Amino acid sequence: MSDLLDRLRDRGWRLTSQRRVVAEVLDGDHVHLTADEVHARAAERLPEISRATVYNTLGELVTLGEILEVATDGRAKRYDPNAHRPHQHLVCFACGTIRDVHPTGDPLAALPAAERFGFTITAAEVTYRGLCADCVRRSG
Amino acid sequence: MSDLLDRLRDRGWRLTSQRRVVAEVLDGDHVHLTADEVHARAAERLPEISRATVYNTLGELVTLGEILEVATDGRAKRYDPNAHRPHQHLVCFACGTIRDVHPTGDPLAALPAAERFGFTITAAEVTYRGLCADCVRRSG
DNA sequence: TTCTTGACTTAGACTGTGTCTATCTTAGGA
DNA sequence: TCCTAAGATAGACACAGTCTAAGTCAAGAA
Repeated sequence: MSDLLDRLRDRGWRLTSQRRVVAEVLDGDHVHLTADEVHARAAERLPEISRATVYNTLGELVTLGEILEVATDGRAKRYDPNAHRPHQHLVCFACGTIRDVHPTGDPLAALPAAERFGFTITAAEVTYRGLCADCVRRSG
Repeated sequence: MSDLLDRLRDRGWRLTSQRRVVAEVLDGDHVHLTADEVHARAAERLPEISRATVYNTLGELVTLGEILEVATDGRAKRYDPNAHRPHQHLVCFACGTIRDVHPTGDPLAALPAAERFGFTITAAEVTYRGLCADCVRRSG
């Protein structure tokens, strides 16, 4: 993840210990943490870090395109460090687990011009929903 | 919309004036109101209706499959009375306008078995995002 | 028609998530 | 090393939604 820190420094990001631990917490490609989870993990290394700083830093990383904001339910947003490879999400109804998935084709192509109502469309997000194997087993 | 009220009565729904006005507010196929907007419109006809009742009633209608809950951003959920015709949503980045759209094909078919990770998948929601014609004009 | 009862409604407290403000601290250039 | 604007902090605030305890009423029974 030092390449993330390098990229940020190259863009003139002032590197503080708080920003460093937030970036480190988001290291790895298969986590989808809430802001509070990021805060809790960051606080293990830097106990005095504040919630506001975590929110600010996450917001900046989203603006810079280094992480994605994912709102799969009405609850807390989740932050996805896998921003450089296009993907969609698969969410378990029961336990809320999120997996990155890679459908074939471009979902945008499925929307005919007549269904675009003059919009300039730039993104198509797909959320697949179901029960994960563990929750199927558990529920019978 | 009296067919909605009929369907609800058939399912043993106790019909109160509060539930009636909430159902009436949701009449029509192209509204996507927040709970607070539903409450405001319901209160025009029944000023003493409480927020809790609106939330309860919306939740019941969702459970019964009569309306859909739509969470297109991290903000308030919206309620979509167009639950009986499958469709997806097109959302304007700038003004938040939501339109129902009908893409071709089944988005579920685009997800290969190898990308399903043992999930029993039952739904695929697609959110198209872009700028509506009005906001394109305004911004540039 | 009136009575009865449990389902429904209410006000308002409470929770979780996120934002804002005023003040203090500090990274990094001079 | 010093300066200063960018960043961090605590805590108040805002919004969306849930919960609780007490009061009300729709609809079946008599």
